[in-house]
Amino acid sequence: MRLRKLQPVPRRFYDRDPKVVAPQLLGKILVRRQGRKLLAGRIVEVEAYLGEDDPASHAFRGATDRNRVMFGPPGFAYVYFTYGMHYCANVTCLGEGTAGAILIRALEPSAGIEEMALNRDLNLSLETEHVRVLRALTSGPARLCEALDITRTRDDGKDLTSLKSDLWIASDRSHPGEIACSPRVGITQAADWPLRFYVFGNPFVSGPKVRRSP
DNA sequence: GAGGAGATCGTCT
DNA sequence: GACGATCTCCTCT
Repeated sequence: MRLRKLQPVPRRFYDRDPKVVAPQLLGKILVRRQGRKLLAGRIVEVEAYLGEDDPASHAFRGATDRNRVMFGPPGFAYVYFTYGMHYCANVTCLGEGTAGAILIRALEPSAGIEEMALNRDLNLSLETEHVRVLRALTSGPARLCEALDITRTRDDGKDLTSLKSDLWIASDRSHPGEIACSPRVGITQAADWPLRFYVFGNPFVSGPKVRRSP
């Protein structure tokens, strides 16, 4: 995969309401530079979190040490640790002082697949298991973080709009496909808000495939 | 294929 | 002290 094809999405793209940005993020490429290798995947599933107006958002009760990045400028990584063992990655939206973020829930791997499998401690070489393992690489917010070796200590607050970062989101001209939306996964507050967006029919999407128009 | 339980610890009350 | 924007493994159908 060539670097010149992986130009970052500009910061102004993220300086809008997360529920507007979220569906437009589908089809873009999340890129990790790992040593001399590029690990990349097409974003096929996201969830919008609306900040202080959203009971399900980490920002609902105001700024803390953990969620500080959400209140900063748009286009930065908000990475948090959850369930005692997993990391999840968001990109911040809206300007300084206004919280908003989009959780990246699933990728379709496109480059550095062997490195991702190593990071996940999965074996892609067994032919009978290949499809199952490939689908398990990045279909889930914690899985994709493990595959791209995204952690809070290394990546929280990282600029996702710069090639100087070793983690960024690149634009892609190809059409993502048909977009569907549904309630968000795994939350108890505002559990019926339709803020999960995904590429309909894509096999790398995690969780329930409920059909609903965006 | 679906559903349930356990793992495990940072964060906030 | 309770809970969580999850994942994996196991059991049951």
